Amino acid sequence: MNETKEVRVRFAPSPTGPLHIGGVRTALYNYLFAKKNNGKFLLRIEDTDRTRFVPGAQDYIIESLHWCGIIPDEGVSVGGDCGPYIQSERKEIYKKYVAQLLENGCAYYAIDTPEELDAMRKRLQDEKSASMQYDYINRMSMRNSFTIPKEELDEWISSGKPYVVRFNMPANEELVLHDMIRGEVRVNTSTLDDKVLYKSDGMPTYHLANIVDDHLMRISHVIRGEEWLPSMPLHVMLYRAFGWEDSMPQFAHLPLLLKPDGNGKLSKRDGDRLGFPVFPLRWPQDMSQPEIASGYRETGYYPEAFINMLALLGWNPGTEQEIFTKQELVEAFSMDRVSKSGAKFNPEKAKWFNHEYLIRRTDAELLKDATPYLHGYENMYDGLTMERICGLVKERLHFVKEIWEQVHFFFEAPTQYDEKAVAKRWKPETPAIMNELINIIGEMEVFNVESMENTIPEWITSHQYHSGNTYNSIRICLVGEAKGPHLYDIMEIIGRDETVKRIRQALSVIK
RNA sequence: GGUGCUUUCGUCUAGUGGUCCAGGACAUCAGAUUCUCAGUCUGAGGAUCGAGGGUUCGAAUCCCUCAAGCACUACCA
Repeated sequence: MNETKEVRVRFAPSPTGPLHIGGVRTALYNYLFAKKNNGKFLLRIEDTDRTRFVPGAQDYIIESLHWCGIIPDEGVSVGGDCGPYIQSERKEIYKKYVAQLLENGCAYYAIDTPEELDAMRKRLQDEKSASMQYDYINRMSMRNSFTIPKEELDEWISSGKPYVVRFNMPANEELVLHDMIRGEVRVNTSTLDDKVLYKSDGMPTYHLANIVDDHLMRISHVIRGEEWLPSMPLHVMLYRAFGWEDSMPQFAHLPLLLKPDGNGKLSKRDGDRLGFPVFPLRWPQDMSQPEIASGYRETGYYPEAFINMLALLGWNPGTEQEIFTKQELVEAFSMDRVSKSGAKFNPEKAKWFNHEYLIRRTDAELLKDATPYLHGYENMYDGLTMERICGLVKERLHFVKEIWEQVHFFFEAPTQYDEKAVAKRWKPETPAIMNELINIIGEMEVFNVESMENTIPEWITSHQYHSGNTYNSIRICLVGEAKGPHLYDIMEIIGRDETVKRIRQALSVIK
């Protein structure tokens, strides 16, 4: 293949529903490969199956890629000089190419009904035939160009009766194919069948449309999921049939994403079953609809963390680096470091990635991210203090949306006190000690972390109070339970008056 | 059933004939951080490199056989 050819790759999903993370990863690898090689990334919609068309799916796909930062250079919603990029709008184009194959004998007409096809398969199964498909042997007992006189067939077709066009797969040719990830793949064409290229509804099948479009759109590399590996021989034969073998793209078949438990490829159902999203965005998108499947965006993932996690599922840089910006991924990416075997998706590690991205946010950025989750308290303190609160708790978070449970006590006094903590720490002498503390707080000239460090430990040791019980009792008064950041930080932020108020409140409630 | 692909710690993986009685990350467990929880740091356990045979002075790495898993096997993509 021509090495100097411009790199042009495409992501070509079907709008049959939401894109799942396997699809996003395929798009990502295409994107990374394109950018790494100064090439173009195209988005094409393969909607040749009208019966499976799902309204909204196309917009969902576009929005998902956009959220991930996987932006097409060309294609649907972007434009370009190889359009249209929606296959149903290219119907007329395919007609012309089918005619070419019919003419040169690489394809033929078939008029078997679905019932006849079922009967054939059943018959072959009953006979325990080695071949169970519509191939060079079995086509001779079916209704097609090989078995029906030309005039009769022409008559059938010109009278508007249904027909399909099948590929004329030759017998016994040894094919040696090359895959960028798997190396050589050898297949004998006798094991292949005569795939339908053109359906009775006047639409091409995936195979035909795919080859024609990839050729017309000057695609240099076909990077897709491993489920397509079995049809690579057909596709290569199709390039040959058209006489396009010289400009044929290189193929790379990506390993599958497997479900976290058990075996098999990750499916749309696994998310609900195992409690993690399998979709980038929730589906359906329409917020008035009940949520059917959750999305990474709505769960609180940063898109950068999401694609970082996805990139490492089936590819590795060969170094020990795990956290990559998108630009770093582009620079590090190479197809020969993509693994061959399927990868089980690990939801725990996905969360870890988000945590890593979260702690890298500055306090100011985090405050911005967290504002929707602060229940209207985002301006309760000055900006710097608000940022400080975020900084104090950020390492405890996997997702920004979890922030309220870590910070609520900065904004609202506790209304109840954790029974276990009280039972463990609140002793008969505690009320007296707390009253003493109120006095000490009142006498402090300034009320901040430093002044507390200078007075409170000394007060505790000089009276020989039990430090664990004392500190935790204060914490119970302020927070309501034995949790949270350092006590002095909490006290300084909520302030002297609020601190005293909360201790008094606790004294009146805890018996 | 047929065809193809794959096979290193629970999981993702490094490893392309000696430096590997196999390294890292997530998860797990333990210790430290003496106000808590979380986090962080340190450490530990965890892989007979799918099995068997061969080549070689030497194999996770090369060859053969087998097994298992997965994918495909539609007028779906």
